[in-house]
Amino acid sequence: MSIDFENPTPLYLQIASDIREQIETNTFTVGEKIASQSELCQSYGVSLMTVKKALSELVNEKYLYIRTGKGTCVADINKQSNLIWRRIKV
Amino acid sequence: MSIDFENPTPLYLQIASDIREQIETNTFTVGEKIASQSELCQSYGVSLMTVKKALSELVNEKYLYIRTGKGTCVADINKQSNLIWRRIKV
Amino acid sequence: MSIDFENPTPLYLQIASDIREQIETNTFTVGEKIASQSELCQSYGVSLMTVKKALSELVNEKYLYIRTGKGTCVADINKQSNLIWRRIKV
Amino acid sequence: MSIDFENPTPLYLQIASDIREQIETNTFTVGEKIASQSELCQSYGVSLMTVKKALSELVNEKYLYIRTGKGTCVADINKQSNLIWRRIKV
DNA sequence: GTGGTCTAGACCACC
DNA sequence: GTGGTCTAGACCACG
Repeated sequence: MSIDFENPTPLYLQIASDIREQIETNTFTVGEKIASQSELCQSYGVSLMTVKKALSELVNEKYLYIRTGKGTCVADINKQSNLIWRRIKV
Repeated sequence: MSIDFENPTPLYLQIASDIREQIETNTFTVGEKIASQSELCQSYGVSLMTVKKALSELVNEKYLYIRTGKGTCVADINKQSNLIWRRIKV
Repeated sequence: MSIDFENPTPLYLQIASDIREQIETNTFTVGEKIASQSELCQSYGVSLMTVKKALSELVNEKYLYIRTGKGTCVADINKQSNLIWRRIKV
Repeated sequence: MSIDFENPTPLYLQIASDIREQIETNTFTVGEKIASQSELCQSYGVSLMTVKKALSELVNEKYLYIRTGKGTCVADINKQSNLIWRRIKV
């Protein structure tokens, strides 16, 4: 749960990695709602747009899904064609 | 080359559609450099972030490719696996 | 800057009247930005929806115009120009 | 607020000296935001790279600190706290 | 001078 | 109260 402001890697990618790692190490259960975007702003100390860009990455990678007005939840990676997605994308 | 500010469709999607249409109707040639992001801001009357979001859509759809520091160019749609991309994405 | 919760008149109309009166008595100058919607919620002690309905009234009456992402401004009642950029939806 | 193009001293050092002097003579208050990089380009009549090198000097000397997306501010020389959020790269 | 990242807000749509 | 769109800037990295 930490990012390095002196690291030249964009903050949004650091945040995405941080959350991705938490998901992969099963810190969350599938379907669990993670912190809201404004809470993430505060805990990481960045602006809302930066958080949104980070979450957008993880939604593209199928780690998360967002339901407008309700929150952001952890997806079931095993049930997704995540590998195909990444092969095409990368 | 026009968007409707009263249309509830997000501006960035209207702009993406507008540029996509210009590409599909062969207004541009493959590899041609389109207007810079700041020029697009002015011609559409929106902010930079909105233009970036619109271009990002078209890059994902393989209509455009961006070379940092150089500009944004029209991709060759026929040489891409564009249909596969869209089937998975949609 | 006051509304009466015991008055049977809907709160949103009371708020609209209150703001309209401030405009007509020239408390604001033309083009001046008024308080944000969330600030109005707090100062009137009502919900966001109520504030939006009140502002919607004044936009329809051409007392105010809203620019997405920028704020809500006082219109020039005498010059009914086309300053409404986006239809408000309550 | 003046540099001498005929002086053999590099322009970026002249500009750094000029700004440093303004800070030391308390033309600015601690925490005050100075002119943006593009404004400095115009007022000194030099390129962006030159301004960045000048600011980089002053950041290293702890006269200034830069906050990405916000601006460049005057540091408190007496309190060498850890306010540099991102390493500057020229 | 391009595109890339980031800020600190605003208003909008939905639950 | 959530997430979604948008603004008007800032500085950063690259060519």
